[in-house]
Amino acid sequence: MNIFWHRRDLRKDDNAGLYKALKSGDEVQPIFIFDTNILDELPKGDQRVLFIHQELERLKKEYQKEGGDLWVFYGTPASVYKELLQKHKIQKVYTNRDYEPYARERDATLHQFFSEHDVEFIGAKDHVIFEKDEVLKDDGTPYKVYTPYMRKWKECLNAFYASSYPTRKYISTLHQCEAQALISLEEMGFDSEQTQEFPSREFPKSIVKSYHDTRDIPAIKGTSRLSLHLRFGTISIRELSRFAQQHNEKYWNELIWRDFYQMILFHFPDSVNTAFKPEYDKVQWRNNKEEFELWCKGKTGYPMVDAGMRELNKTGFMHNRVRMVVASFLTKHLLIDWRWGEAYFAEKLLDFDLASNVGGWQWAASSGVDAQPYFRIFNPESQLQKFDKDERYIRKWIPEYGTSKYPSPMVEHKMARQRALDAYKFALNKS
DNA sequence: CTATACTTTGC
DNA sequence: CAAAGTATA
Repeated sequence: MNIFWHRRDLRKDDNAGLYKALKSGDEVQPIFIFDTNILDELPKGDQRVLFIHQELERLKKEYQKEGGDLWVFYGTPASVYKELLQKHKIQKVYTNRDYEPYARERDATLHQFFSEHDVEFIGAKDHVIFEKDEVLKDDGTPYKVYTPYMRKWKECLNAFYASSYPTRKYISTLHQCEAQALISLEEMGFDSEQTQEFPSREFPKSIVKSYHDTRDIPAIKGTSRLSLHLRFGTISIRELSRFAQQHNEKYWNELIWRDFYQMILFHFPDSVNTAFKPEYDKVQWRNNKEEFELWCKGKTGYPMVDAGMRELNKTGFMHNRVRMVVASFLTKHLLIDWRWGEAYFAEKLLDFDLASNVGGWQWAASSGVDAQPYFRIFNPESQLQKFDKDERYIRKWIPEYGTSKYPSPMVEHKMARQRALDAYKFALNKS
């Protein structure tokens, strides 16, 4: 028997690794592991665990319809596989590659363990269109600037890379077995109460078609809201890329940013902890805890910032335009280390994806690949004027806006701007 | 080497 | 309209 291991690819259709496993001809048993190494760090009400649980319920039903089942385990991958190998005769373990540092370390350790037990560990590319070294500069090194990467990406694309894997065709290889009960959230110490809404997995055609016009207005539904599904693989990037290519170039380009940041994380895993441009780690962050608290709670006195943070705290989502505004405010106006903001987003965002989160934060802090220049400091007032002129977005999230209960700005823009410029110039040795 | 192009803007 | 600058070809 062979295993297919679902991780961040919680779907059966158009799943590269699953296709590879089923096609090989030997019986395939799909599994998922609730990894305690990850779960132990999460708060008990974490809605992402709830989301995964819901999706596993659905996935189990889909496999059961085919006469099989998804086996779901709870523990460390090492201990789960140790037991699995004792109970069953397993020749191969298939999975889809994950480019995050923790995942790579975990997989490397397992690879070692498997080879000691004569088990083959076989990876597939599923999470992105192009991975690792598939889109490189002519000199063979990875791109660090988006636009030329994007052009090359499009040049490299052909029908094969964009087409779906027909898993249905080989579904008869699925291991037939009795259905097992799914471990409950309570058994794992998590709440089963849903407090946040999960966006639909349907591709919103009309939104994507007008994406270039509406994507920057946080008050309207101008973005696809598919990030959560891309994160957990409940939709296929190949299917979405074809859809995007057909309907909206700007939207398609955003998907290519996603590939870009995944590729950067793969080549530069240290960028999770250190500035991509090392000299930016010399910036003397003020790191004032009280100010950080105000930012977290959405009480900075800058409505665009506060509305964003409150939307995040309440819903686990923030509009991308506003993500840039709050990130710029934290790093530049408050001179608080981008890692603090990155960690807060990691905790709160339903769609949190390490590669994009680190990429976005380093972009805002000007320390990243293809980042905004350090002297570009978003003016939260002009951002409001430009993108929420009628105050629909800020009034939605700040009920006390306009009353005496709403705080006045915690820092004065002009002073904070100059302070940031000085700090960055000093760090970068500019006069 | 040098021309060229450059997500998300500020003032 | 700049460019406090830089990666790319």
